[in-house]
Amino acid sequence: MVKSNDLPRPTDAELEILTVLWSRGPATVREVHSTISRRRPAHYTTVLKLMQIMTDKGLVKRDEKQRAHIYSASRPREWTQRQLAGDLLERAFAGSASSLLVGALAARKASAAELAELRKLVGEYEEEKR
Amino acid sequence: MVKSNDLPRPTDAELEILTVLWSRGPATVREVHSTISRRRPAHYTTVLKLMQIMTDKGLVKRDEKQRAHIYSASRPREWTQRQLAGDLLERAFAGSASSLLVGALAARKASAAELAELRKLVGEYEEEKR
DNA sequence: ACCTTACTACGAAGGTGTTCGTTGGTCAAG
DNA sequence: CTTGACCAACGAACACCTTCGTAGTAAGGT
Repeated sequence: MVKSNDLPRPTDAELEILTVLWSRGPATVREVHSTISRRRPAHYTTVLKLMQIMTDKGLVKRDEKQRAHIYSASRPREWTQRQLAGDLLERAFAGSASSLLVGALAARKASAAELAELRKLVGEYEEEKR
Repeated sequence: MVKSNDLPRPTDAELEILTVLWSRGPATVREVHSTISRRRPAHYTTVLKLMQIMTDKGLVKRDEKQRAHIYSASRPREWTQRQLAGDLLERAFAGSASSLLVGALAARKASAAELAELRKLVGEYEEEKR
């Protein structure tokens, strides 16, 4: 058996499900579905099918010991966020983190607290560099 | 005629073409193709087909006055980058710009110059805020 | 034992993304 | 006039994404 370390980039619908699993922790299809359908109409079997496919892809893990299987994200939120940010960084921003930040801030004005957070972040990275 | 202001999110292949158009300026299919095929094998007609579809979607504009049509991106690089960054920000980072930056920096270590750039950027935004 | 409920599994359908081969048109050189 | 180079257009094929309906099964109550 081959233990491959990289996963396919999650699609839009898959990412929505991962988001639920990350914030709620391991959950059944029903729990994920009810969380999602609070925001938008969604059929139970559609969510189920997606989660089955995600299991095949390795995006989630499934515990089948109970009748209602329990799913969990196979990678922590930060890991996947790193993949996604890195991917977009290369594909659309030629690797320039500052261009990416410009885009993000232009799209969604940050609060003062957010800016302070950013400042601290950059400071920490500069610290490491030295 | 309806002048809609928003465009579909470009797909991976489409984004690659836009990247070429942004850096070279208006260009023919042949020019785009030869630029792309310097990096990876690509059929001329595949690039052509994609650019035709992008014309339908409004992602690029086409000048047909010459026999070899001249294509140009219908939105400047910054506009599209803003869309993409904003989209990912909402879908994967719950709107947190600092989380996005953490992901980007983790994926691709920034140089000292890059960090200085980031620091300046945040400073300017904080300036505006006040 | 029977019915209801709550699951999983599965397949089909419709849409989209990407690739590739073929066709037909224009132009200039021979 | 014919040939070859270069171009746009188009359709077919294939894979992937997403949705939805249906079938089968385990569990619990009556």
